[in-house]
Amino acid sequence: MTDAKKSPLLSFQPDPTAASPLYLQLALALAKAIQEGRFQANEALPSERVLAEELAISRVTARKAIERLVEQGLIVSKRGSGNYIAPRLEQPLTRLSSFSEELHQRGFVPQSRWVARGFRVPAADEQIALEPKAGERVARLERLRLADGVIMAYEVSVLPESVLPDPEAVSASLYAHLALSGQAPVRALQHIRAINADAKLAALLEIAVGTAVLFITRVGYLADGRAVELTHSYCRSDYYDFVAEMRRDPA
Amino acid sequence: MTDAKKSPLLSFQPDPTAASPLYLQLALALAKAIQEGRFQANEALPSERVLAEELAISRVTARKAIERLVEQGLIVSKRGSGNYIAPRLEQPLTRLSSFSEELHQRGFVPQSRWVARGFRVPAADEQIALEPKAGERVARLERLRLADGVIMAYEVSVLPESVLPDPEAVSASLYAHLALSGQAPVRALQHIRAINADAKLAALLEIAVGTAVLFITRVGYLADGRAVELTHSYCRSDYYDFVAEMRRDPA
DNA sequence: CAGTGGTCTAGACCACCGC
DNA sequence: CGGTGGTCTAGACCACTGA
Repeated sequence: MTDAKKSPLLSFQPDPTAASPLYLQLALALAKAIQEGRFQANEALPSERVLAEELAISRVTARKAIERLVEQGLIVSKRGSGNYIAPRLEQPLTRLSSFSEELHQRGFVPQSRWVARGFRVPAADEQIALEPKAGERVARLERLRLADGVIMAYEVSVLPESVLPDPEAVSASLYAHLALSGQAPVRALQHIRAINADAKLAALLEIAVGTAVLFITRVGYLADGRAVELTHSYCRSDYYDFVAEMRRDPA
Repeated sequence: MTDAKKSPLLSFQPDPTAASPLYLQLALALAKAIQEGRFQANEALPSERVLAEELAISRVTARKAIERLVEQGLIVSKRGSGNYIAPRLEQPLTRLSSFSEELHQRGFVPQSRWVARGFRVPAADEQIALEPKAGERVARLERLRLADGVIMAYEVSVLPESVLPDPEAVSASLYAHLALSGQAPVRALQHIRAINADAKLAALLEIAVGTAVLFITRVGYLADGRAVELTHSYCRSDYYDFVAEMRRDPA
């Protein structure tokens, strides 16, 4: 052999037979290595050409993996210089994730307390958002959301009957349930406002009447653009803290 | 000539000498055509191979333009079938944009009323967020934000002196001013909470004490990961409505 | 000036869709 | 079965960075 394999950092072996594309395999392997702290912050990655040669893949493919991580903010590209591990910043919780997933990731124990669920005729705003078929009913889920036993939010979710034919089957996570039938939203638009809790809401959240509460309206969309979910959340702001990451459109 | 140029929809001519890359030129041209409604919703675009041949560019380049628009939600790709114009949904105002830009896009006239500006020694949270050089002061901007003459928010922005050496030079838009020196944030993390207005805030915003107000803390980052801006916004929620778009991480 | 990332090309194979 | 998007390759040129 000409020289020892000196791949110092990546135990990654491309597997062309695997189900997932090469660039995803590589992106995942790199992300894992970064998350595990196997690179120093601000350290330069092996150059794209080196990476490609060591892994016996084309540079285009290596680049595509890196591009992905740049988008995710794990890597910063510096033209003419190199690709660098991005300095750590707060975990971007931006990605669309459900209440349960989110809290779980932060180490809390999520819990739901059902207030009501069933079907009903869609209200005006639900008609507009969800565009159900004529005469179709909507499933309605009302829940209190707890973290480590503390009430954090009151949520009302509304979905077309065709999307959620059996509301009683939903356990902890609505998104997990929807994923079973391949109907979990991949994108959501959220409108966020602040409101004063009225008597009913205050009682549900166990706070004083008039307390400022985050009021979030979310419409969830499938990849093909259909709206599948309209959710109103009322969040106790003393515990809950909505985090959004935004990027500037380079155009 | 073999057959008439039947490029039916795109008046786009690739210009290899232009400053911007081909795929961006194409993405922009396509986006414009879509925005102008020159394609029907759910209509299929010309196939990638056709597009490439008609425009005399490689398929990879055409793909890259389309990929961009898919990310932006303008196009939906269906494997084995075609690329389709995405059904319209609300304009994603998600992209990082300044207060002035945002309102301007929505047709309002933005306006600022200065409350105070100058330098001072950074407070503890400002130290943590901005990591200024030892002993460096920070510029502090306090403004009331108006839209069509109505007070919408009270904002306090803090930036390292090295980033904003002359606070008095900022006119309407802080981001526009920062862009002049190439220091406008490309990414920001925002924490959003709801609070009850205290006496001072109520007076500034001209609302009743105790009214629920959106309290947004934003840290703006440059491409290289340095934090350049810490802004606290207090927004009247009866007028202001924060919109966030989220995507599910496919991984 | 050597090395880097950014762009672009021509050509290939695959899995999938719809006729 | 032909056409489509999804992936991958090898090779090329450019503008930029940094010593």
